[in-house]
Parts: sequence; structure tokens; C-alpha cells
Amino acid sequence: MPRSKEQFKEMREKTRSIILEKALLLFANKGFHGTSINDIANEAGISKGLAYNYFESKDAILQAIIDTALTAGLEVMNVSKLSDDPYKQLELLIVKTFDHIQKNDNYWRMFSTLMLQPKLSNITEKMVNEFGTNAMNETIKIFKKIGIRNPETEALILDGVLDGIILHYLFFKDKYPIKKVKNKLLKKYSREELEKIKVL
Amino acid sequence: MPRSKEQFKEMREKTRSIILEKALLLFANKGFHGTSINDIANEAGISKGLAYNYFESKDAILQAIIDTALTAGLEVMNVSKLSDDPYKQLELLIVKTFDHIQKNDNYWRMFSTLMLQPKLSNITEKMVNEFGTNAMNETIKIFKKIGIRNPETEALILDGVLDGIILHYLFFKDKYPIKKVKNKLLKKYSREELEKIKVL
Amino acid sequence: MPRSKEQFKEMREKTRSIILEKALLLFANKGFHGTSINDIANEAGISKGLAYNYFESKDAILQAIIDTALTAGLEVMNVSKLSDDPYKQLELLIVKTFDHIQKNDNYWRMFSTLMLQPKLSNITEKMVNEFGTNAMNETIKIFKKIGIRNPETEALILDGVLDGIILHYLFFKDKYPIKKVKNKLLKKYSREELEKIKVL
Amino acid sequence: MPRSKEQFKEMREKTRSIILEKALLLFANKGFHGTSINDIANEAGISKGLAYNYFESKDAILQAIIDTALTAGLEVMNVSKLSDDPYKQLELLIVKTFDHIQKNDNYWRMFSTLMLQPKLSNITEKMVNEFGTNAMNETIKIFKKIGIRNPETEALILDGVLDGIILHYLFFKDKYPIKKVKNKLLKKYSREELEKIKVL
DNA sequence: AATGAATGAGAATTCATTCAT
DNA sequence: TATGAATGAATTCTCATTCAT
Repeated sequence: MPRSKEQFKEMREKTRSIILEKALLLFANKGFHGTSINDIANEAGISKGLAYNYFESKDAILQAIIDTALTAGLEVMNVSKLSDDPYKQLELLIVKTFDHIQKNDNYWRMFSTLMLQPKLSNITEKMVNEFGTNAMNETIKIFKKIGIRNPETEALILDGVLDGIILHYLFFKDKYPIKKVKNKLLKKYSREELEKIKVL
Repeated sequence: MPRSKEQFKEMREKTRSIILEKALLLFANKGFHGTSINDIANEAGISKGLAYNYFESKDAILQAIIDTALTAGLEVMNVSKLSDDPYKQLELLIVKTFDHIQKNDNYWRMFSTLMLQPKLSNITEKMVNEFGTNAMNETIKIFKKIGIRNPETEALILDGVLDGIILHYLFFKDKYPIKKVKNKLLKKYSREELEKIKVL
Repeated sequence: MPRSKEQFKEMREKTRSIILEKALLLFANKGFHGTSINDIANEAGISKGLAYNYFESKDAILQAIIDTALTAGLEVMNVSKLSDDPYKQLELLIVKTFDHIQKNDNYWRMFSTLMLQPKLSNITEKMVNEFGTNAMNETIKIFKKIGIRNPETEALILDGVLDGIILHYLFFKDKYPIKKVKNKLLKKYSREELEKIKVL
Repeated sequence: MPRSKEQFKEMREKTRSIILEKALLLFANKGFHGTSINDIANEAGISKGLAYNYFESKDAILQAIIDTALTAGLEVMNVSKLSDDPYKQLELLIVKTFDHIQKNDNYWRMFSTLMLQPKLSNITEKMVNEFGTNAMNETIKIFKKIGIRNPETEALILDGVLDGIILHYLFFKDKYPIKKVKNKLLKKYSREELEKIKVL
């Protein structure tokens, strides 16, 4: 008597997510090129062949990881529906970004190593563009609402500082005083401070 | 008539720097893993075997590129001897950093892809630490001189925003409005603006 | 109410022949090596595991196809019981061969790709020998009855020309003027023509 | 001191032809799919990697074998420049074909296994078409010159019988009475016999 | 110093076959 | 009987590194 469709689906779901989980861990720690399918299979406790039952190539595993994260990541940016106050939105954007990175540091470490790797850019490019454009647009909208001069440039700087800090945090991990930096940033982008530089 | 020792040394030096130059170009465009020794040798117009006469491994080529750049890079940070005015120093730091990245974008593109790749971190770690610490110290010193509260955190933010912008610039290249962003940043870190936030 | 044994047997027989039918189609179109058990199972609408319930290996499927066809093929050759006239028999042999190939071109295309593949010859050798010998004997008998000199060599030539034309037809398919060639061949082996060359 | 260009060229030439020679032998005896690069390298006494220094893929080895043989094979067909007499040409065509096959049986055995294999047909198709068309044209020309009715159909039959006999010979090798068959065929296509069937 | 042929240790991928249910 | 997840051995291909000359 064969297993039921549900049972099979469950099995697949479980194995699939183990593969993705372990692959992410390895990609983040050893790099994409430094990780072999063998590594992933061993770590996931399955055979090399089985990995190919789930993903047609190593690239497809990466693709799946990125796709999964893309959805989650875009959600973070979506602060406009949480508040109408642009100052509050700004605060939320910063807070949620820091939160997200701290909770998903493996993913972002992996992603950072890939982002500028030209050979893989067909996989990452879509991600970066979709994500980046989305973040920028959101930030620009906020700055416009606040009434800051040159909202586009100001957005580039905010996104820059966020990404820069993320980069440093990913590299130095626990040695990086992420909390202090976050608070300072929140102050810099608080209503009081922004009022001062509105006309800059 | 045998060549003089000088001539030999000169030739070696020249070949060596051609290898490094071509390797950097390839690493930046195709990634470290995507570039083979063969590629480098072909591009440099020498044989594969000869490349090993100059560098004992592919890693050693990378090492040499990084070492070379480290020296040049550290020079950029050294703004304290150009002026005694901390505001002027800050301006110089920003201007020189942007200049440096624009003139050495291949190097930084390559470096970015490597920085977070743990397998190569024995090579890059030294670089990052030396460079990063140096930059931080310099920036902290300036902020202290200016009398800003929390100079360490402020320095982390400045270094963050610089690195973030560099990252975006490296990724988007000519599509990135680097000039506008630079000017905005210079304003943000000008005497007038800093006076306002001194007590932040 | 359990199904009767008859019903079960019938179902098995049906599934078995679906497998063989689909396998033949795939072998003919993608080659034996180019066809996976998965392909066959999918095409047959069953699971991979079930295929192994019917055949113990991929080779066994091939074996079964060949065996099935062997029986049908041998029937074609059996012209002696349809007429006593050797000229009529010759005509029938040619006509039936052409008919058979046109109706079973998938089978013969598959078979041709296999015939000279030594690794599979343990499977095909029996087939070729049994079939070939049979055809030859039949042809020799006819030529002897007609009274042609060197009936063995003549038979080799007739079998040769038939197989050669089949090969060309299988390769060129609809582009090959099979009808014209058949008619010409029938003339060449007609009573009138054979009388002329009897003493050749 | 490096080897001279000549020395390198010689080395390459030698290794290359060993690879091709051994590959042909293996392809003919074990089939294309039944032969691994490892087999070829072992047989050729070189490392697997070196084989890839000479040919970029297993397909490329096959391609090279076919290309080499194509040139040689086309030469065989070129009987028109050896004599102006169409009867003599016909005789030469038959004799040279038999000779060629006997001397190159490995090649033709390999080729036969490939010809109808759809997956490889992009490699073999060109060969078959070029070769087949050439042979046909040559034969048609001869039959036209002789003044036979339906020279095209007659050519299809001659080419058919030749290919059929080749096929049988390749399969049965020494058990096949190739000499007798050749002589009988020469008689069938001699001036005397053709005169008889001219009007057929 | 210089060449490029040669090696060999992996890497990704495929697929016939087995197995637990 | 039936399913498809799981295995593992084999296969193609890559490339840093060595070596003979």
C-alpha cells in the first residue's frame, strides 16, 4: 500500500526545507563556490543524488533560497501600511531593517558575497533590482512626504548608510556595537533632527 | 653580452605587475573563482608555467593584489598630515575616498566579492582589519577633535555610509549619481551642519 | 467483492503492454540510452516502482520488446505456406517485408540502433541470428526452387538489398520514395527478369 | 629552455591521433554510450584531464573521428575522374566501396550504431547527408550515362544493396562471404547484364 | 627564464535500482 | 499492487599545480 499523497508531500516539504536550511548555512559560511553539493547533502543527512531529486542544480538551490528570502525581505520594507506618519515610517524602516538583518544574518552574509559576483549576477540581479528599487521608492516617498529637499539623494544616503552598517555588522558580527549604531541612526533620522536639515 | 642585473630585475618587476594588473581585471569582472590561472596567463601574454615562476599559487596572486592596494589605500586615509583643521580633514577624507574608489573601482569590486567569503578570509581578514581599524581611528580622532559626542559611534556611521555608498556605486556603476551623493555628504559633514548636531 | 483472477491477469497484461508500447516509442525516438525508466513510467502513466514490478530491469524491457517483435517478424518471412509458386513467394516476401517495415518503423528504427551495439548484443544477437537465418533459409529455398545458380549468394544479395533499403527508409522516412523502389525491386525479381539471369 | 614550437606540435599531433585511434576502437566495440572518457584515456595511456586538453567534450572526439573519416570516405566515391567509361566507373565504385569498408570496418561499425540514434543526429546528420547525397549523385550520373531507365530509382537500389551488404558484413564479420557477394554484384552490374535490363 | 603538455583531485550531474510504507 | 523517496555508483568535465625539456 503506497503512502498517501499527503504523506509524500510532507516528506518532500521536510527534506526540501532541510536542504535549503543547510545550504544557506554552508553558503553563508563557506561561500557558494566553496560549498559542494556533497557538503550540502552530508549536512542535510541525505545522499547527493537525492538533492538532485529536489533541485535540478546547485544554482537552483541558490535560486530557491533567494526567492524565499525575497518575499520575506520585501515585507520588511513595507512600512507605509503600518503608519501614516512619515517620521514613524522612517523609524519603523530603520528598526525593522536592523531586526531583519540580525535575525537573518546568514542569509545576508551569503547574499552579500554573491551580489557583486558577475558570474552569478543573472540569479542575483533580479533580486537586487527588485529589492533595491523597492527600498529606494519607499524611502523616497517618505522623504517627499516629510518635505525634504532632494529626496532622491537623501534616500540614496539613507539606504547607503543602512547597507554599509549591515556590511560591517555582517563582517564583525558580535564585535560590532549594532545597538548603539542603531540608536544613533534613529536619532539622526528623528523628527527633531530632520527639521533642522530640511532645507539642506 | 649578458644583461645587467638591473635589467633583469626591471623585467621581472614589469612582468610581475602585468600579471597583477590583468589578474585584478579578471577577478573584478569574472570573480576569483571564475578566473583560471590560464585566463590570467593568456591575458598577461605569458605561459601558465611562467606565472608560477612569479607567484606560488593563485591565492598568492590575490594576496599580492591586496597587499599592493593596502598600501595605496592606507595613504588615502592619512588626512591628518594634510591639514590641522578637523573639518577640513573630514572633507578631505570624504573627497579622497570617493576619488580613490572611482579610480580603483576594479580593485574594490573584486575586494567586495571577497570580503565576506570566509574561505578566503585568511587572506582578506588581515586587510580588512588593518584597513578598517586605521580608517576608524582616523575618523574617531577627527570627531574627537571637533568635540562631537560619541565619536566612536559617529565614526561607525560615517564609515558605514561611505562603505554603503561605495557598494551601491560598485554595483550600479554609471547609473549611480555618485557626484550628487558626494556633495550631499560633504554638506552633511560640513562645519555648519556638524555644529548643529554636536550635542546629539 | 474481489476481482476474479481473470480480471487481475487481464489488467496485468494490459499494463505490461502499455509499458512495452511506450518504451518502444521512446527507444525509437530518443535511443535506448537516451530513455530513462522514469520516461517510460511517466509515459505509461505508472510509477517507477511499478515498472520494476513488471520488468526486472531496463534491459528486460528491451528484451521483451525484441521477443514480441521477433514472433511477429518471423511470421512475415513465412511465405512458403501461402503459395507453392516460388516466383509468387518471392513477390510476397518483398511485398510483405515492405509492408511490415512501414507498419513497424518504430520498432525497426530502435532495433537498427541496437543491432551493432556490442554491449547489448547479448540481447540482440539471438534476435538477429534467429531472424537472419530464418530469412536466409527461406530465400535460399525459393531461389533453389527457381533453379538459380548460387542460390546462397543470390539470397545474400536479396536480403542485403532489402535491409539496405529499409535502412535508408528508416533514416529518410517520408523523403524516401519507398513505393517506387518497391516496384522496381518487384520487377527485378519478377519471373521475366529472373529467367534472364538464371545462369548468371 | 622550452621545447620548440615544432616539438610541441609533434607531441600534440601524436597524442591527438592516439586518442582518436583508441576512441574509434572503443566506440566501435562498446558503442559510444558504452565508452567513457576514462576508458579512452586509459586505453590511450593518458590521464582523463589530458583528453580534455585535446577535445572539449566526448562529443567533440566523435565529431573529430567523423570529420576525419568523411574526407577519406568522399574520396572513395570519386570514381568519375578515374575513368570515362560508366561501366568501368560502376565497377570501380563497387570495388572501392568494398575495399574501403574492409579496411575501415571499425569506423563503419561505429558509424552504423550512431546513424539512427536521434540524440546524436546533429553530429551524424551532416555526415550522412553529405556522404549519402554525394554517393547518390555519383551513381545517378553513371546510370544516366549508361542510359538506364529511372536512373534515380536504380541508384537507390544500388546504394541500398551496397549498404545492406555492408551492414551484414559488419555484423557477421569473417563469417560473411564478402568476396563471393562482391563478385556476384560485379556481375550483376556488368555491361552484359545491364544491357539486358536497360529497358526495365 | 620559459613553455605548454600532463596530472589528479575534485566538482556537478544522471539514473538504474531499491526500499519503506 | 503501487508509490515515489532515497541511494550510490558511474560519468562528464574543470582546473590548480607540476614537470620535462
